[in-house]
Amino acid sequence: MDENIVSKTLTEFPVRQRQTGLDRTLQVLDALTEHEKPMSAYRIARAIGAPSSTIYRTVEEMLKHGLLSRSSKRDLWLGPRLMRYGLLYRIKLDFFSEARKEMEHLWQKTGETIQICGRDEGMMVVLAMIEGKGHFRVTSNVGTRVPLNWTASGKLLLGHLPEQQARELFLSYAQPSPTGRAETDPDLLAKQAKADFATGLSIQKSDSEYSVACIAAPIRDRDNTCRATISIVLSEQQLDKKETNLTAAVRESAAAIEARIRY
Amino acid sequence: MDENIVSKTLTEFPVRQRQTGLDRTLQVLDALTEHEKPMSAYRIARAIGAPSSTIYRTVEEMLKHGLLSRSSKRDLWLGPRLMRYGLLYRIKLDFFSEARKEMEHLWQKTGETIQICGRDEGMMVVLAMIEGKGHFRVTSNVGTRVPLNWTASGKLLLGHLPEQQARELFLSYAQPSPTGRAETDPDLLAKQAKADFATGLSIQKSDSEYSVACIAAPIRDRDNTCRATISIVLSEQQLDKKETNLTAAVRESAAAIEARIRY
DNA sequence: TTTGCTATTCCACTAGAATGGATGAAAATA
DNA sequence: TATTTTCATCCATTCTAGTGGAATAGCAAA
Repeated sequence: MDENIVSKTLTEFPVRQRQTGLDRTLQVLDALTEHEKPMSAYRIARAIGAPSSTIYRTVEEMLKHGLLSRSSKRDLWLGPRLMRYGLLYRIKLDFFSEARKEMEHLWQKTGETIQICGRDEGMMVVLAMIEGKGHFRVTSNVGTRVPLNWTASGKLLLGHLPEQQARELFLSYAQPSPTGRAETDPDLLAKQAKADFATGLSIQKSDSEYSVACIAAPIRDRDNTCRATISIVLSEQQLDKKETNLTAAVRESAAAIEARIRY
Repeated sequence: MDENIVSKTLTEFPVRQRQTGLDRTLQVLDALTEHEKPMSAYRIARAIGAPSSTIYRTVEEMLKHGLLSRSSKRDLWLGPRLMRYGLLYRIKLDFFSEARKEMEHLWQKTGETIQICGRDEGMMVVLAMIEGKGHFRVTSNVGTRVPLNWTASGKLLLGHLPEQQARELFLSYAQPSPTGRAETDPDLLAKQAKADFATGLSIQKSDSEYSVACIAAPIRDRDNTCRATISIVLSEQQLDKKETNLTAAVRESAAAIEARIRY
C-alpha cells in the first residue's frame, strides 16, 4: 500500500458524516421526487451517492412501511402512505377550513381563480385552489411547488423573517423563471419580501408565466408570522382593468381569515 | 449475580424487538394523526409506549428535517415537509391528469359531485373532487379518509385482491359507520367487494351518511388491480330519479380513463 | 406539606444500522 | 459475439442510535 494514497483519501474525503436512517429515507424520497419518475434502487443509490447496500436495506424497510411501492419489477415509486400525512397536514391546518370558506367568498365576488399557498423551506406550495369561471385557465394544481421568487405569494411567505434569513433562503432556492422575468438577486428579493409583507400586499405580472398576474395578501397569525397567503390569479389584461377593486377584495379576505384564526 | 434472576428476566421480558429509527418516526406521525391535535413529546412517548429518551431524540431529529413543527412551547404537530411527498405523490399518479379531465367531463354531464378515490391500507382516501352544481353539499374534503367498508368506492378498491386478503383488511379496518348501516362483517364485505369489482360498479345508499348515495366504478390497470375509483356522490332522491343514466355515465368515464392509462 | 403525574435531560450499554467493499448475475451496449 | 453497465446480495468493521433506567424539576391535587 502506498502511503500517499492513504493520506490523499483522508484529506480529500475527510470525515464523511455517517447518516442516520431517517436521513437516508428522506434522501430516497427526495431523489424520487426530483427525478419525477420511478427509479431502481441502484439508481437511487447512485443519485444520492450512498452505498448501494445501505439503500437496498433502506428501500426494503420503506416498502414494508408503505413509504415506497414497486411500480415494476425493479422500479420504485412513492408509496400511498405518504398521502396520509401530507393530505392530513393540509386539512388540519388550523386556518384551513376558515380559509376555504373565505376562498369561496372571494371567488363568488370576483369569479377569478383563487389560491391558498403555503411554504415548505424555499418553495411555495399550492394548498388549495378554486378555478375561475372564465376561460382563463391556470395550469397549476394543488400540490404544485415553485421557487419562492417566482410568485407574489412566495415573497410574502418570507416577509416576516429577519432579512438575513430571507436572503439565505432566496440564495439557496431562487431560480430563474421560464419567462426570465422573476427577480433572482437574494438581496433585492429579501428587501421586496419585507416591504410587501409590511404593506400586506404583493402584486406580480408575468414573473413565472406569460400574461399571468397575481394579487396576493399574507395570512398572519398572532406572532405576525406569515402562515399562508390568499391570492387571485388572473390574466394581465384582467388585472389592469380592475386592479383597485381586486386588491381591496384580497386584502379583505386575508383580514377576515386572520380575524378568525386569532380568535 | 444470581442465575435465577437472569433466567427470570430472560423469560419475563423475552426479546422486546428493538425498533428502527424509521419505525419510531412513523409511530410519532401516526400518534399525532390519530390524536388529531398537537401533543407534547412526553405524551407521544406514552401514546406509543416507547422510552421517552428515544422519543425526545427522534422528535429532535424530525424537527430538524421539517417533519414536525412546534405549535407551542411543548406541543408538536406535523411539519410542512410532509406536504412535499404527499401532494406530489397524488399529482404524479400516472392516471391523475387523465382522471381529472374525465372528472370534469362527468361533472359537465351530470352536474353532481364527482370524486376520485384511492386506497391507503385499510382506508379510502379522497384524492380529487369537483363539487356539484346543486345545493347538495358533501362535507368530505380532498384528503378525507374513511374505512373501506363505509363506501362503494372502498369496496371496489379491494375487489381485485384474493378474497382472503380482502377479508383480513376488512377485519382489521372495518368500522361501524355513523348511520350504523355500513356492513362490518369481513366475510360478507369481501364477497361484496369481489362481486362489485367483477360487475365494474358499486352503488351505496346512506351507508356512511344519511341520504347520501354514491355510484362508483373501478379504474383498473393492465394487471387488473384497482388503482382508484371514480364516483358520483349525490342525494338518495336524486339517485332514485336517474339511476340508470348515471350508472352508465360513471361506467363510461372509468372506461375512458382505463383506456388511456393502458395505452 | 406530601403525593403523584408530567416533563426533560443524562448516562451506560449494546443491538443492530450504515458503511465500503467484494462478488456475480442480468441486462444493455458495442 | 465481447464488453460495459446495471443490479443485487453478501460480509467484516465501525460506531450510531434505541433502550431502560435514574435524576430533576414543575405543577396540581389531596
